[in-house]
Amino acid sequence: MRMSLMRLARRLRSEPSSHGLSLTQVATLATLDLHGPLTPRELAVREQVQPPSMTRILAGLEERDLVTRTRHAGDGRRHVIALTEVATDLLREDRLRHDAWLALRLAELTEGEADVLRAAGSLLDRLTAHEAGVPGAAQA
Amino acid sequence: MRMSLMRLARRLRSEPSSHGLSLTQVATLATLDLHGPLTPRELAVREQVQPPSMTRILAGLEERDLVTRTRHAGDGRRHVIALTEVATDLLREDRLRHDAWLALRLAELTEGEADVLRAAGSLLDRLTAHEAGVPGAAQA
DNA sequence: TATTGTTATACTCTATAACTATA
DNA sequence: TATAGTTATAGAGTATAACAATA
Repeated sequence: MRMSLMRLARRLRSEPSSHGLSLTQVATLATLDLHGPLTPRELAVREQVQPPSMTRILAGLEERDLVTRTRHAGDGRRHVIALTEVATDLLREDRLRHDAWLALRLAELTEGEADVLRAAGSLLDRLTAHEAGVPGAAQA
Repeated sequence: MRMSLMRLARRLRSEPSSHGLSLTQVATLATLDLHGPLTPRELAVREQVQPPSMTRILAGLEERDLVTRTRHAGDGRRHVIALTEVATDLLREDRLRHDAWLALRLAELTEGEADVLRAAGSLLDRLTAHEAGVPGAAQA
């Protein structure tokens, strides 16, 4: 099934995203939405990218005023990344739009099959989170 | 769940592949294994990439003697791509190796959860195949 | 000396546009 | 004129290595 996954991943990546953000950028926003403010390193671990990649991802988000960056209180090396109101609005809108796309696809499935996919979502997260050493990762 | 998919896709892409082939290359080999000889265009449609991308994918496979290229009998414009014996050996070996990796992960799941994933595999294929207009695509 | 984060650089994969050849 | 395939080129996303600042 990994071939299926790659094909689906390509499809999702090329899905028209009205806001012009990459999927990893949206995923990063979603993670912040779920867990609250985090440091770049924590985000890199959770999104399973290297720190320099997260730097670039955050630069793009900051440029669009989707995240704010503040100094960590007790440790001057760390930055704390938080969502702006614009970002939470975008996430809500994005979810609605995507739900519409998914709904179209899921309409072709039976009830039971849809349940299978929903269940698979959380399982996939448990599998990937396991190796990254993130205990409480949840599904988006 | 699309965030989970992207993370898993990144993970799979970066999985150590002893043979040095990209996942799309392996997927192309698997498709040839499943459907028999096909033309570059047919492969591009099934793998959901553009023809020039398939050209490059095939170039890499040809270089490693994993596929052969012959002229189509009735139409001189077309090429017919077929697997070599080396490729079928590699596929078998790859499957074993990957099964081992998957087995480790699946060991963390219950029986029912594993069934969910297996079922999801074929569903994902039906979803992606639908949009690409490939009627009889199967899971790998 | 170790850690957080960034900058500089390069690589992989894929795409679009333009070209060649066969039909 | 239309189609199969290729070549040329560009862009997105990520990685590694080297560096700056703070602990």
